[in-house]
This record gives sequence, structure tokens and C-alpha cells, in this order.
Amino acid sequence: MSSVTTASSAPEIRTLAERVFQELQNAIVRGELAPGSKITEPGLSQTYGISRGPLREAMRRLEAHRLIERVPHVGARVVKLSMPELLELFDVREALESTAARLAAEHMTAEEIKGLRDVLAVHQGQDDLRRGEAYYQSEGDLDFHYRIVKGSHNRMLITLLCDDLYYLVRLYRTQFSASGTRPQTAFAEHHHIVDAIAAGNGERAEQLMRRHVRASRDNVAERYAATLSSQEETKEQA
Amino acid sequence: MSSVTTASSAPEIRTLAERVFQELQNAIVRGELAPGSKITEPGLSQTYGISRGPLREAMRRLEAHRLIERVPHVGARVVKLSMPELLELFDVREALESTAARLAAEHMTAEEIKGLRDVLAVHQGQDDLRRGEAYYQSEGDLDFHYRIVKGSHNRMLITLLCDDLYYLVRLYRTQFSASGTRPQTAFAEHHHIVDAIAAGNGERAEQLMRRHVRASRDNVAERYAATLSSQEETKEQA
DNA sequence: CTCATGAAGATTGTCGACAATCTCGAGGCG
DNA sequence: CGCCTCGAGATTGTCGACAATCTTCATGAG
Repeated sequence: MSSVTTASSAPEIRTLAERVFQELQNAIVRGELAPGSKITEPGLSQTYGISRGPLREAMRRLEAHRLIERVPHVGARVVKLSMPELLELFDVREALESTAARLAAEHMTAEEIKGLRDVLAVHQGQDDLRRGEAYYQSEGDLDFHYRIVKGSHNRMLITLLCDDLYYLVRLYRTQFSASGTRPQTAFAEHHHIVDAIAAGNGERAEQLMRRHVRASRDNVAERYAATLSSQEETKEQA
Repeated sequence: MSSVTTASSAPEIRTLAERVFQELQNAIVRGELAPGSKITEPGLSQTYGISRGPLREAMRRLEAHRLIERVPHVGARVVKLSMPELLELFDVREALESTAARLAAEHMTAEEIKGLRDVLAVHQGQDDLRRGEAYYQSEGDLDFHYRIVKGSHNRMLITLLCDDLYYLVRLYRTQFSASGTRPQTAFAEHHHIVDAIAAGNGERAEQLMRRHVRASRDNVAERYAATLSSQEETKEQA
């Protein structure tokens, strides 16, 4: 079970607010809380069996992570990513992950590189079995990106990407039910990125990662444009 | 008084937690709350004359913005940026601001570009008067960077940089009492960046901004190394 | 019929008190 | 003399209740 979580064995939650925060975070990312739906404090308070105090703190954290949007005296709603916002997210990812790839090429340990290759090997096997696409494009793909980011050894970068942006990425994938349409291509790109990192070629790793993310972005934008035009046709038929 | 704040006139704070959050944020950035000093809830609660409820929410937000560090059941401390962390911050800035410059070159309006030139003109005047270095390197420099980031028209990027990272930058400048040592050079670089943006040359704007931030980073690292070696000498003398 | 008005209900914001946990120093044991 | 144990005090975590604000829907005027 290759896991994204760190090897340290301290997953124990010490405070209610912390626990509820994680539960809500997962619920939102998994789509169990519908995007755009309203979050009410008494409701959740009863659902999770806690007081409103800790709940409000958990919601503050969700707000900081951009998973919910709050308006004073009005309430909170689960975020609903629009396509323009999704493309913005890709631009930020491109900037940060390409830098992470460069730093990873400079700082990653031999052990970490081996772990990275193992992840690819698992993907390879699934690809051969012709059934791993769903897993590959959802959690597996993120696992690969996670490891590179961590390999940058830049704590600020790691926090930004792993604690903030990646949850938004997962939310987007749930919301648009988007399992990528280019697994083979992406897999090949992953391989080249690892090679550049293993060779210690930071410039190349950065460039390859930038193209990789941008290709993913373009793919999404393209499919979105197709959706729009097909909707247009439907509208004309009516 | 060229200001960084938006022209909209809705600075009214509707909630106590919001107000205290901003006050604490300013107090920390200005150094009124010493880096590393402990934050106690009853203390601040009395200082600001509010209950612990809103105060805790304000602290949650400060934690999310990385201005304080909390440990469950123990307490919170004002962050104390170490030099390695500061260099990490520069790496992130380089990644995000170079992208912002590229997007700004693509999306900035003529009006926004004019505003940007005005900022430079003000700096120019101060530079001529041989007295603007302090202002230039602190708030003025950030004003310039603010405008470019906003010019990217990428909301996610704007939030990340303006709401999160720039407060850390200001905190660092207070903490290290670092008014940059290369105002003329930086000013020239700013000028070239604006030219690239005005010309709509995204690639060049990105490259110039990347070099600009990296030069600033190297400058800081260099001065830090000098500080270290001089400390070494002092130690040897003893 | 449309739109302004206002009251009822619900939700968010704030407060003070109690319980759980940690810190720190005194005292005893090896 | 050093280290562990254990309370006293303080701090954080949690709770329930009250006040302020918003939303909704019924009512009535134009």
C-alpha cells in the first residue's frame, strides 16, 4: 500500500476541531457535501455531535484552505470551482510544481528517488493490466506529484501544494468527474521527469514538469470547450 | 499617498474576529509582537477587550497565514523566520511572481500599466532626492510587486501572494531590519519589467521577474553569509 | 399584479464558565 | 549530585446560552 502519508506514526488527533476539520475536508473532497451547498453550524454541530465552538474553528480552517466560502452574518457554502478558476489553479500549479521539480533534482536523496521509481512501477503494472486508469489518474497521479514536491525539501512549497492546492485538485476531479483522458501520455511524461531528477538536471526537470502540467491544463480546457460547443448544439436543436 | 489598498471604499469590518485578526496581523508584521514571543489567549483577550471566542478564530486565521505557530494544548508563538526559511520564501516568490509577471503582460489593461508607471515615477523622484531608500525598499517595493500580481488577473495567485506571502515578506524585513542594499539596481530592473509588460512580452517579463527575485534572494544570502563569517571572527577574537 | 414593508424564524456572532491538559517547581529517591 | 515523581497554577479546549444580524414570507399599498 504505497501511501502518501508520511512514515511517522502520529496520526492521532488531539482536538475535536482538528478531527472535524479533517472529516469535513474529506467529505468535501469526496463530494459527499455537494459543491455550492450551504453549510449551517447547528446542522453540522448535530451531525458530528460537537459544540459550535470547535466546529467554527474547523470551518475557519476550511475557509483558509479555500474549501468553503464564508460571508459574515450570512453563512458558508462548499466551494464550486468554475472553469476559469480551475484554469487559474493550473497556472499556480505550473509555477509551483515546476519549481518543486527543479529543487527536487537538486535535493532529492537516492532513497526518495527510488520511492519515486517504485510509484511509477506500480502505475506501469496497472497500465499493463488495462484497468488502472481510474486509480492512476486520481490518487496515483497525485502520489507521484506529492513525492516530487516533498523531494524539493522546501517546507513552504510542500505546505502550499500538499496542504492547500492538492485538496482543491482532488475536489475538482470529483466535481467534474474528470478522470484524465491521456494516461499513457502522462505516464511517459512522468517517466521523463524522474529521469531528469535522477540525473540531477534541475533545469530539465523544471521544464518537463512545466510542460506536463500545462499539457494537463490544455487538455482540460479543450474538453471544456468541446462541452460548451456541444451544449450550444443542444440549445440550437431546442 | 499611493496606496496598496484597492480603490473600493468598503474597509468596514463587520465582525470582532475580523478586526482583531487585522490588528494582530499588523502588530506582528510591524514587530510590535516580538518574533518567537508567546501568545496567550487570556492576555490578548484582555488587551483587545474581547472574549476568547473571536480571539481564537483570529488566531486560527493567523496560523493559516503562517504568522503564528500553534501547538495543541500548549500555545501559540509569533513565527520567527530563520534564514533557511527565508530562502524558501524567496524560492516560492520567484515561482509565483515570475508567473504573475507573464500573466500580467498578457492581461494587464492600459490603465493598470499606467498606474504601474506612476509608481515607478514616484520612486524615481524619491531616488533623485536621495532619501527614499527606506520607503522604496519597504512599502514602495511591495507596492510595485502588488500591482503586477493584481495585473495577472488570476485570483488564486493574487490571494496567495498578496494575502499570504507578502505579509511574511514584510515580517522578514522587520525582523532582519533589512532595507535592501541595492536600490538603484532594483529600480532599473523594475523599469525593464514594466517595459516588457507594456510590450506584451510575457516570456521576457517572466524571465526578468525571475531574475529580479533571484537577485534579491542572492543578495540576502550573501549578506547573511557575511554576517556569519564576521560572527566567526568575533568568536575567534574572544 | 408588482413591489415595498415588516414581523417571525433561523443563523451567525459573542460571551462567560467548566473541564482537560500542559508547564513548572518542590520534594524525594537512587 | 542528578533524575524522577507529583502537585499547584496557569493555559487551552469545549460547552451552552444570549444578543445581533440576516433571510423568508406574509401582508398591504399603489
